[in-house]
Amino acid sequence: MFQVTKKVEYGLRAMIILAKNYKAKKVCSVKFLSEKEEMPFDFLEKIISCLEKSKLVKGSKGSTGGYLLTKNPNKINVKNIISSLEGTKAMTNCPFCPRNKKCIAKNAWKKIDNSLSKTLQDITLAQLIK
Amino acid sequence: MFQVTKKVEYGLRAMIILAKNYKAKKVCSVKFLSEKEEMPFDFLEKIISCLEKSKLVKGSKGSTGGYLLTKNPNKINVKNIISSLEGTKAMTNCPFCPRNKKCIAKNAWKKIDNSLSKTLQDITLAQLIK
DNA sequence: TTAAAGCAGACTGATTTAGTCTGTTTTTAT
DNA sequence: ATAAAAACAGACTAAATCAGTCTGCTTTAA
Repeated sequence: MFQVTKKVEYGLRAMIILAKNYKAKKVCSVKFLSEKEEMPFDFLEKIISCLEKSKLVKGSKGSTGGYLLTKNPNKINVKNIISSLEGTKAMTNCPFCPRNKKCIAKNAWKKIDNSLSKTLQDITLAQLIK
Repeated sequence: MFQVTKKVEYGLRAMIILAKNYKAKKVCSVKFLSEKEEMPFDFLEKIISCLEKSKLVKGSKGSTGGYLLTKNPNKINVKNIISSLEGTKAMTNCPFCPRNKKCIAKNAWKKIDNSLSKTLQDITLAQLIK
């Protein structure tokens, strides 16, 4: 089946910790996150950077700095996180394939992609932390 | 989002053709399949070989040989096809990770994997060809 | 002013992908 | 009988992606 990348795996772990600290508004540094879940610091920095660019988290600098979710965990779903980290491209390059018009599977992938997207959208961070 | 491999992409294309020829019991050679959908012959041979090992198709040798689905298209779903080609491993290596007990995401991936599996199981070849 | 944090980008070894190539076996048509 | 056409098997490879690492800069609170 689909193997998820380490990027996504670590990213979700970090987001779950941030979700648990959302109510108390406790900022979490990358150091804290990486130690708590034993994830490589340098790599995690880059991952969080992606999540920040898509405005799922917000960082604050300085010695008491760290990251916070930008919104309630029930407003962030797994599709948001994966899209942020892996980009928003479709499952196949079908739409850009020169023989798309003739392709026997052109509608199949549309259906499959839509179903999977819907499924991932229905799973929120809030559900995952309770 | 999830990028599907060429292996799966070609595999599904081939399976859709086979599904359309199922009622008439028309065998399709790899040559026929690869020319019809412009897929690399040698690569497709390997792909079909996987599908045969998981008993989704059955080959017959000789100069009129080729492949047939082993069962009705409404009995074959997209998960069957992807599992056959990509293996049946889970989305993450979580279950085999030494720190699984402590891992904050251990149940999250179980939930996500289950939801996606169910979604892919609900899409059959029969649906895709009508 | 210095330490701790965020932020940015170049670099790299290892693995996976997407095939290709060569060769064998089986079966049908001539 | 034999040639042709198909399945079947496995070794090999260039290119791309993955999973980080490393270096260095900027911002901010103590």
